[in-house]
This record gives sequence, structure tokens and C-alpha cells, in this order.
Amino acid sequence: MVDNKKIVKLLKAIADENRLQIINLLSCESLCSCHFVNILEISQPNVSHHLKILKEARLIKASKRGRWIDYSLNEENIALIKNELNNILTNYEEDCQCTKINCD
Amino acid sequence: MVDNKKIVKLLKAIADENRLQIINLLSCESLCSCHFVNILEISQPNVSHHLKILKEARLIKASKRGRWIDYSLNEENIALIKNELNNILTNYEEDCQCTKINCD
DNA sequence: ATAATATATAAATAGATTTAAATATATTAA
DNA sequence: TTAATATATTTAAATCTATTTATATATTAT
Repeated sequence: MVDNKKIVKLLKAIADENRLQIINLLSCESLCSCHFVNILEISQPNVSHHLKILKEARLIKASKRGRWIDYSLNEENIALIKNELNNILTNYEEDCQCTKINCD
Repeated sequence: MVDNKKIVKLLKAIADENRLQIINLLSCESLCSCHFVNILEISQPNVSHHLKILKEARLIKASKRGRWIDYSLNEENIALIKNELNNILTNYEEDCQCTKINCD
């Protein structure tokens, strides 16, 4: 049986328009927080909050560059999620918990 | 650019422990609503609510059998969804929206 | 027809998440 | 050292989601 709690946390991390767009934007270049404020047109503390959720889910990583913090995708972990999503959406015999119970 | 709104709705549909377990259970057999009440140990209206969300996301389909309604995975649609999710989490050149903007 | 059962819907509430406003911290520039 | 800038944190408000309770609808069995 899959560890649903952990997967749900990961899924919740990407199940948000702003955070999904952050991931999309980071898929071609690393960016610092200020760019998300401009591009997503949401407040700076809000961006900071979404970045924190993505960081905690280990979907992105941060690296300090002077005054700025560059964010980039955590590719390995994103590959993991991709696998997990595939598993969830794929009929795996070993996960089968058939009840073989009748309704009445 | 990917249609984030639609995808977020899908992700939100699976980003829930009860709904994820419903999908797990349906991966080996179709089941009627009463089974989820027993297995997930949540109220009948609550099960009904979660099934509705999964139906709206077209992840499951319902088929009436007398007094009962059998739920099963919407396999074709799940295959589609899997592709879309893979695209989001994969660095695709054509989706690149590089800003090439400097911080200061 | 009536009772029993499976599921759905509506309304109310509880819980969680998102956002905004204010403030704090850290770094650099003057 | 002081001012400016980038980011984080805290708190409160707003919004969204999940759950419960009560009720409705549909189907079957009696």
C-alpha cells in the first residue's frame, strides 16, 4: 500500500495555480522571488508563502546569491512525484485490495 | 502554455486522502458507494461528496445497477491525465516562458 | 401501496488554505 | 552607520473544502 499521507502532501503542494505556475516558470530558468511577484501579480509575502510550501515539499531548492535567493526545480524529487502520480493512476496488481464483497 | 485551471482542478481532485484511497480501491474492482462507507469509515453523504468530485474530474464513472451505483475508474481519461501531469512536471522547451530578466 | 435500502442533495458547521497587512531580518549601497 | 532592497515571518481576515445532520429521491421487496 502506498503512503497516502506523504503523497497527498506532495499533491497538495502542486494543486494550486500559483504554485503550478512557479513550477512552470522554473522549468526553464532559475528565478528569484521578486520575479514571481511581478509575473504572478501577487503580493511578496504571498509569493514567499507559496515558495515555502514548494520548498517543504522539496519540489524546489533555494540558493542564496547576495541579497537575492535563486529558486530552481529539485529535478530528482520532481521525477519522484512523476513516478508516484503514474503509480496512483496506474492499475498495479500489488496494490490491489479487492474486497470481493457483495452489496447486500 | 498549459491550461493550469483545468489541471489544478484535477490535482485537487486527487490531493485528498479519502479520494486517493477510493482510486486505489477502484484500481482492482468496481465498487458501489456503500463499500466506501464501510472501508473508509466516513459518513455516506461524505462518500457521496468525494465521489462527486472524482466524477466531475472525470476520474471515475458511475453505472447504475438496480438500487446500486457501481463506480469504476475512467481508464481512458486517466491515461490522458497521466500525460498532462507528465508534461507539467517535465521540462518542455515549447512551454518555456523564460524572462531573461535581471533582478536589479 | 408500504417499507426498506442505496444514494444524492441542502444547509449548517468545522477545519484548512490563501491572502493581505504589518513587521522583522539580512544584505548591500551610499 | 544609515538607507534601501530582498525575502521571511506573524497575525488576522477572507475564502474554500470537508464533514455532519437532516431530508429527498429512486429502486426494490413485501
